[in-house]
Amino acid sequence: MGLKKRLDFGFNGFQVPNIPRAPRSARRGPHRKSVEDGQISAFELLASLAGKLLQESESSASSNASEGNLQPAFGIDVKQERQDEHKPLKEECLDQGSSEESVSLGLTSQNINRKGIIKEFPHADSDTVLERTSVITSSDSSAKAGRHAKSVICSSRPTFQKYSGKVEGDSPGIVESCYGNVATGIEVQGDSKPLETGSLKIANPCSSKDPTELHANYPAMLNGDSNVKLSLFRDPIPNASFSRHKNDIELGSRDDDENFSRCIKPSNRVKVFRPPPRVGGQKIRKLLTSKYWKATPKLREFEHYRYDGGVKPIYHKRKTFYNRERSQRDTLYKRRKLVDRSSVVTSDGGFSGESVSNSPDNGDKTGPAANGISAAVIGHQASFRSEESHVKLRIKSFRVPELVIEVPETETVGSLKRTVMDAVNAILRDGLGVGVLVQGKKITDDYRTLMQMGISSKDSLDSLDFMLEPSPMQALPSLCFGDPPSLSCETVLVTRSPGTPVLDSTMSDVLSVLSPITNSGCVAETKHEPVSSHIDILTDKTMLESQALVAIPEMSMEPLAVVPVSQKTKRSELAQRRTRRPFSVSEVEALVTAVEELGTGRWRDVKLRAFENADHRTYVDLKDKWKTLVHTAKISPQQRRGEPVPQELLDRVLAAHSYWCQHQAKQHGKHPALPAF
DNA sequence: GTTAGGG
DNA sequence: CCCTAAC
Repeated sequence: MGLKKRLDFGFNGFQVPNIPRAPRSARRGPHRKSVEDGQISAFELLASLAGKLLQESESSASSNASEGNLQPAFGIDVKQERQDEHKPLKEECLDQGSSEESVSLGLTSQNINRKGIIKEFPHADSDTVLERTSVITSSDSSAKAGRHAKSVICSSRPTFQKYSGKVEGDSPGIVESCYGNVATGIEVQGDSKPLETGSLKIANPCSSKDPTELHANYPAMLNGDSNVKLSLFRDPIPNASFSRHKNDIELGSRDDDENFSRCIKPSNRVKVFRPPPRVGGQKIRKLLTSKYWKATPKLREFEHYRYDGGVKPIYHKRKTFYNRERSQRDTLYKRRKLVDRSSVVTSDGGFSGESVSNSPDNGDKTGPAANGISAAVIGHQASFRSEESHVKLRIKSFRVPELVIEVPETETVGSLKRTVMDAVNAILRDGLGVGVLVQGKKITDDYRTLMQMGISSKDSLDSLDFMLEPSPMQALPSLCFGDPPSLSCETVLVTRSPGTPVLDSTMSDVLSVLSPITNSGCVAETKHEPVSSHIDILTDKTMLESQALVAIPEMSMEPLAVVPVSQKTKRSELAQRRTRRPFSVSEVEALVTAVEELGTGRWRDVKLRAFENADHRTYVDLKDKWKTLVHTAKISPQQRRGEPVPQELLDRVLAAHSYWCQHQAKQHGKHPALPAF
């Protein structure tokens, strides 16, 4: 007989998400659960995000629309290691003499220069690898071939407002609180040594209080070509790829598991919605990191290929995409996207949804203005100054989704721990997304602005919550570099989220929310999309601490089963809900036109006629859309949601709808008369 | 494989 | 958007 336990990780408000997908009814509202079982003494997950960036006087480069002129130095560095005696860790800004503290995790002061810059990595012995603005040079990378090959970093932006480091109450872990531009690096580092897995460390470099000093140091942090490399893995890829401007950051990470395989031990059998999770935190870092990237939502660049951009000549079946095998190049591609996207993390510490540089009219903006909210936002709130419209968020903790674990009663506690760990890793492995909740309700409307959501005012921020959840991007069918752009694009678009309860709830939500994107349906509209809303999200402390859940190194254990709740119930692992893609006005128009001509009973024809190149729109989608359009047309404008559809189109919808309803009987013929519109 | 509808 | 029954 098995023992079923629902484990709730309530640390710091963390919540373990229903992995695969929660029932709709469960998609909303707070997911907090109480800790039922004391067996799990502690669990920690950490998630911290923050991005930052640098972009200094390169305003001239800002004109480059296709490439972000902002170089976000973004990194998530969660380090896991086992540390029985955890001392509260406190991170502070490196300078101000606090540099040593920041390295308390394991770096010795000697590794840090006076200026708070860690010059070297404590390779072998240091459990901690906390690199603050570490510059990883090629030589470094080779050196890192060793155990701790990670690096991290983040760069802080010189201009820094204020920083306050404080240890938060019961959290034994690292508490960090940064205001202003902070580059947070969270790295989960896996080590081949079991013992190393366990505690989480967060490296969150904070900006210096003294802008001047940081400013001065900053350049030094960069390597020759001024690229900051984020070497998440052992072998950073030759950077070819992503470098852009001087301050670009290079993410030399790879997804290839091969690099880690040897360090990975077979894990318990964790029935999760995915590939076998790896034990230990080794993958976590990668995952977490990559997740983040993947989480990077709808990329503008993809949108260019969307819909009928005409880019895609052939109509491919969706299945094609689902089954496509992921390739490394795909990974790189995705990452790259991320990188490109990472421009999201803007220089002023903001965590915006889009790169300023991508904004049509941001090119000429400089300084604060560039960091302002997007044009669209401005449009909605013209009376506001961009700066005034900024919303600063301070995320104290993330809720972690629920996990349900089932183990034999005879299972040892140690095994249980491990099982949990595996489950957690499995989650991390798939990446995490961020869900946004307002007043306990999940916000799935990525297209609304914070203001529209009523969370732009300080008063309302209290009701704003974030939660971790499986990243929807995870299931990305792979992209093939060699594939036609359209294909790749489509593939991405077709992506489904693995076990995400809410389709669009992930980082994308955050990003989207922060950066209202009006429409992602068609190319034409893309350019009008608002781009960078600049909102600062301060991820103060996000971390947990728990040694209990730390994977236990040597332990013969029987296979345990970790079964995500909804997993059994529904969809298989492969079937994830497609990402939501609201129809754009132009799509609606095309649909209406087609229906006017073909009627409402020939969706396949409609698809072929008007959406042949829009692979992500199936005839069922069109049919459904029509259904909703008809409904929308019937309700009052006030009740409508999402991007408003021109009344004119709605009128046509009603007209066509009524027409075809009346002529339903007559449509038997292959040549239905065109309605006289 | 398409449609039509409910969820 | 998903899922299914029905064709």
